[in-house]
Amino acid sequence: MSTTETGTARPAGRPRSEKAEKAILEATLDLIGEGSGVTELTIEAIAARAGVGKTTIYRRWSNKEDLVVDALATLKSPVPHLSGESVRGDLIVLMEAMRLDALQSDRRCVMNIAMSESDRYPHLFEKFRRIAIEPRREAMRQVLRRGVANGELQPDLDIDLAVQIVSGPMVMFTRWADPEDLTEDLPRRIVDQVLAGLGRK
Amino acid sequence: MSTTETGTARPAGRPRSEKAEKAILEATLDLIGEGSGVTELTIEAIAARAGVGKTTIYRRWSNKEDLVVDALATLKSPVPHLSGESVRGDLIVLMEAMRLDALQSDRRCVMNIAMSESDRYPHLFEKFRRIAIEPRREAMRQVLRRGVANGELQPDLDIDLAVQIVSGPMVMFTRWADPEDLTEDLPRRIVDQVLAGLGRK
DNA sequence: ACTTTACGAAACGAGCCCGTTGCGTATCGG
DNA sequence: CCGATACGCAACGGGCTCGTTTCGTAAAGT
Repeated sequence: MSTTETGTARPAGRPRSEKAEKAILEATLDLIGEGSGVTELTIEAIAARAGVGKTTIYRRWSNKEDLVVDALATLKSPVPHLSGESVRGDLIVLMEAMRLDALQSDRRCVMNIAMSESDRYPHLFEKFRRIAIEPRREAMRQVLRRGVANGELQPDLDIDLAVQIVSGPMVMFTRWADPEDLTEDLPRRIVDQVLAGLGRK
Repeated sequence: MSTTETGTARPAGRPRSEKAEKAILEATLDLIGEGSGVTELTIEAIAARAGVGKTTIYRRWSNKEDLVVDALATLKSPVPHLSGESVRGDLIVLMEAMRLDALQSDRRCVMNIAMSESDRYPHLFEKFRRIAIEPRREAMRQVLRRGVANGELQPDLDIDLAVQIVSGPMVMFTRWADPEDLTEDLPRRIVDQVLAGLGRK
């Protein structure tokens, strides 16, 4: 070898700018948050927004979908802390987190993409599900399983079905209701009604 | 007046072709059903699909949104017949109708538009809600009200909340689950669990 | 016949975005 | 200093869609 090996095989020349990389990913999320669908999203617009040449983008991602996938991957999805005191309390915390997400327009748009472009961009949807949906869903599953174990819930409860039943109503509200219907007490009302059932006692 | 008035003020010249009009609206729905978002939808593509000149389209609609609105208006949304024997039975029928809709890809795409482009095209969403969502929702409200009246359901039930709780889980399944999860018994399972509640008896 | 309007087809200039290339500059290792 | 690579910027040719216009033809009333 003529070059001094440093072990990590550092290539010669100017290293890629991490700042540019971050700017590109942020610009992508910005534009998505402003309502761009994946198809309308243009490399030129991303470059302009990021203050970056198109070259810099094409050097890193060969196509738009890969870029969007990486951008979505940077979305933190902190699962809210659950006290574990009661199933009811934990479910309300999870629902409240969904409600607050829905009130942020950028989050709404990301959700839009996840719901509407899932057919056309399956990779993208898969990534989104893994980083954004699945952690929260798993958290809810654990809450429900704990409830089954300690007798708060029915012993033969279908956990996956229950997850959909708890989450579904909030999704309905976030998508098809006016924002003013997303009142503060909505999580509590949903959880209480779902736990109690609609039938007469 | 030099012209013989016929009362209905029929304009002179060749009348517009109803066949062309129908072809345009059908082509629009076709393309939407194939996955086009409203933004990707092009007048040229619609004209080509309909076997029609662009002129014929522009003569009738001044912009794309108006055209799509009219196209959605042609969608029949037959609310399924409800026997009225029991709340449970009627709800299952309504859920089954949603399930069957979700299995048709063209219906899925229409739903996609309704959910994801509602922010960008409020008129469009409003129309869709009026012709597709509201009739079914109202049907469900009636079922629930009847259930409250005859004692099947809780006397102080919040009807609108209950509608979301019943519908939500099916929406979750239609959007975020594999098609094979849309099993035949899903409507029954959802309705029974929702009526009974998750809590221990 | 004659007017009037609609029809399908084709072409227009304009604008946007594509993916690529060349340019001069900046930043790294050696 | 030198070679190598990345940077931002501008420009390229090509493609697509826009909304409009022109053309010759078709279908109605008078």
